[in-house]
Amino acid sequence: MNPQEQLEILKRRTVEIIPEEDLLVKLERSVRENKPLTVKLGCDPSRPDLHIGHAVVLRKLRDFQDLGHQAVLVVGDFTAMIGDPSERNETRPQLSFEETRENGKTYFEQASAILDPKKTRIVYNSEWLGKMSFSDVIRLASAYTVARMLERDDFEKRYSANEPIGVHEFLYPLAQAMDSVALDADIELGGTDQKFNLLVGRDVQREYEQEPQVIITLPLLEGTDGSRKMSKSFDNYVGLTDPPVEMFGKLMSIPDTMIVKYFDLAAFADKSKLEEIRDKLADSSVNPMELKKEMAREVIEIYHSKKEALAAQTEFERVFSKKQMPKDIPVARYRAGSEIGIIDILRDNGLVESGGEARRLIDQGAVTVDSEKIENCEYIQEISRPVVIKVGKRRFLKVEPDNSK
RNA sequence: GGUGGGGUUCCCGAGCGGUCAAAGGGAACAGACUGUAAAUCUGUCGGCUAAGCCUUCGGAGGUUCGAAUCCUCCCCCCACCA
Repeated sequence: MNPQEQLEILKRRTVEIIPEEDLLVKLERSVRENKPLTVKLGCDPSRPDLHIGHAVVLRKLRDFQDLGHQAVLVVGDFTAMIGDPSERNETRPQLSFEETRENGKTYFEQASAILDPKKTRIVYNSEWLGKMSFSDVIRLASAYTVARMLERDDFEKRYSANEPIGVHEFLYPLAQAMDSVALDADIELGGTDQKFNLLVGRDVQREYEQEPQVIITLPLLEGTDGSRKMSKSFDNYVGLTDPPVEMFGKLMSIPDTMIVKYFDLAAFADKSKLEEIRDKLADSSVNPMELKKEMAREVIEIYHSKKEALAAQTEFERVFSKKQMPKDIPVARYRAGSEIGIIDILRDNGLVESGGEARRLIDQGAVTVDSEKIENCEYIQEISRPVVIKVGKRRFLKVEPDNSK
């Protein structure tokens, strides 16, 4: 494909390409010399759980693969093995060598839902970072100044808010930049929050007399709360490996204002489709719920199948619209004829975290046994026939008598 | 090295001898309503065998009838000065 056409595809769904002219230059040279570009994406092996927010950048990497370029996943095992010496930051646990390989593999498997695994190269940055001597590190560190480091948005914020910044944190962007040097990367991808780190890569490559990489930033997808960026620690994520029914529910819980964005960044709808959705949202006769269901189906189809997407919708409608029982509910067995307090049943089976929570929920009228509301915390359930206990709208448990106990 | 300001419940943040399991906001959960696990409104939001009791306000001691609040030592963070 000619360079200009490639550029058009690559520009889609990006926030910035810096510098765009250089990308065209690189593409032209690639075509002329019949040599694929090296496209780099870093991944954090301490958090191998990918969600649909990660899919945005993976999808862009896939675009490169489809155009014949070389995708490289860089597993940041080096820093993960060192951990964060400050001990305060629990998000960077110290990993063993085996764990980093294991997580790297998991990462790769999950990413394969989007990437072409056969065309993906996977490398570990301890390979070159681990060989650097202290004087190498000093040379690298001298490529940058503190003032420039403080330009990074979060450093700047923390600095002016009198929050601590460890010196080693300044080394992370430099280490990431070193990855680009080691790979002689042509292009590096990342979310908009990575812009600073990606730019450091350009400067450091120049320092090591390489042609600077072009950086491409991609939009961040807000989580299901619609405001904060999707992240496991905010519990607002849709995991790439979540089962279809769970995906459907989570996708339905996004605020209506996020519908178009999810069609774009989660379902990867094309431009004409997005226009259509915008029109429908403006039309008061269209229920946004229906659009959301369509979006949810399309997202699930990417990671599962059309059939499973439809089944997930049916299940969702059964439980939430028609308020019927879900298909699969966990079962707890108790000895036939025994009598168990409701609070014990809820707690024993993990429907609540404490007796106090159970009492509160009962007081709020959130607990039912076979659709009968439980009013009394001292309620005793006689185990004589199967019953279904429900807490709120989403927690179910079937209690059955067990004659063998 | 010196001086000053800080470390509070999941997060942010008030409290500064009893009325404090600790204001307010966020998150979360529940209820109502609805067009949906949207929005909005209301409620709940440390644990217990729930009357009452137990654990919690950086850590360890101490003063006091009584401490998140006062004192001592220690750990950690920030600023300014050097």
